[in-house]
Amino acid sequence: MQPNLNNPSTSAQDIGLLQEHSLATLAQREVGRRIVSGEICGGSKLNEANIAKALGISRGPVREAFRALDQAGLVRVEKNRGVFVREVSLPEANEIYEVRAVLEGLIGRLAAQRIEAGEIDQLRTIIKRMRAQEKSCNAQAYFPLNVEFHDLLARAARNSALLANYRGIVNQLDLYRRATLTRSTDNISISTRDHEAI
Amino acid sequence: MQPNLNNPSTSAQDIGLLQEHSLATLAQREVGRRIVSGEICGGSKLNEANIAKALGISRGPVREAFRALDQAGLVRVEKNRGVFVREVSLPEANEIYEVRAVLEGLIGRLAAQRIEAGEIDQLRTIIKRMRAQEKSCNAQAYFPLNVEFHDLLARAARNSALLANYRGIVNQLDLYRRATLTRSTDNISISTRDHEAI
DNA sequence: CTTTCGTAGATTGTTGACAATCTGAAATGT
DNA sequence: ACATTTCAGATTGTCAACAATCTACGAAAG
Repeated sequence: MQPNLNNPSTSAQDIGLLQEHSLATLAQREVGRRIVSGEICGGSKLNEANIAKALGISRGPVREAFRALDQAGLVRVEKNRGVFVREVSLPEANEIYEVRAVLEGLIGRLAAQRIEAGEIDQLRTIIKRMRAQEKSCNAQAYFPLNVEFHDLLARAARNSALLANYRGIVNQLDLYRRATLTRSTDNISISTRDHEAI
Repeated sequence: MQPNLNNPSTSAQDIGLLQEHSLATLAQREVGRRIVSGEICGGSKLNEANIAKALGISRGPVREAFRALDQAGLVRVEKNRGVFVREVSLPEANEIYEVRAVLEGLIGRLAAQRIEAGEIDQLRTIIKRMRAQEKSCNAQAYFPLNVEFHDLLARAARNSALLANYRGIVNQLDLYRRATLTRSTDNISISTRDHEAI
């Protein structure tokens, strides 16, 4: 596949990315992003050839990406049938919620001990912006802030295994949220409580 | 690669496995098993061609298996360098222990509510065998029993997301244990305490 | 009209070949 | 003797072709 030599926006930085990451990694990121962001909705069949053509690569790296996404719980691979964006039912979502709860408990406990001053400032900044959106009842803008808040807290726990597991769990939960479109805004008080705890 | 047509033990059931699982899945299981069991020690370089030849398949499925094992945290893939069995340092092991602790806490809580009578019998059987090995100071045989005990408990929690995360964490911890060869036997009391809690 | 069967097209599974990159040792120069 | 360069072999990354399997649609039988 010939790269577009006339488009400067797809040359320099893309070459840098390719030197560092394989096509499989790039495909995994891109497809994973589309799934978590909701661009591709749950249950959709992911066609190898279509995705490969869309990304301008061959099927090999796409298949490798699928294996990683399957292990991450974002898709399910059925032999000789294809790969499908995972659907998270309400019972499954509740199971995942239980796991997230204990992970966030550990995050809160560790972050309270290990968080640094600069990170607390960042949290305060996010809280401030959340309060602003809260007043204008802008749930659309509130949600990413909430995610960023919790991810920052998870990083502050200084435990990479915990962070990796937490992010995986959160991604799977997004899968459920995107399906039901019930972005409940009633967890605002919880976020603020987390903030108090520090 | 020609299959061995004269060996009945490698025909019927293997065909059944292939009809259900792809070569990539089989490769993932086999390599994963060898890593967790300690057959391949931490830091080892995994050569695609060698493994493919050893399993009698081509490099494609092996590469797919590597991607899944990387996502599972059992190997790390370095572009243009190769894949290496992940090494878990003591600080990393402590991080993972922290995560396992809260997961086991949740497992204990849920299992206490949801465990069925038959499973309790199975637990008692394992406990009995553990006590026997404990008396003869046979740590070699005690350890698998301990793993089986906890896995059974994890299944009894009736939470597949929790079970999957727990198993992943345990596999990564085995990576550390195999490296240090410090199979501490002082957690016997802990196991029995878990048993009391039900 | 319904069901079953069969075939053509589409899709996935696997492989071998080729390109790109790395590694390590020999060769060269200081 | 030591550092640098060169280069051949080994290894990984990517691709396109082939084989195996599935899917859907239409024909034939009941």
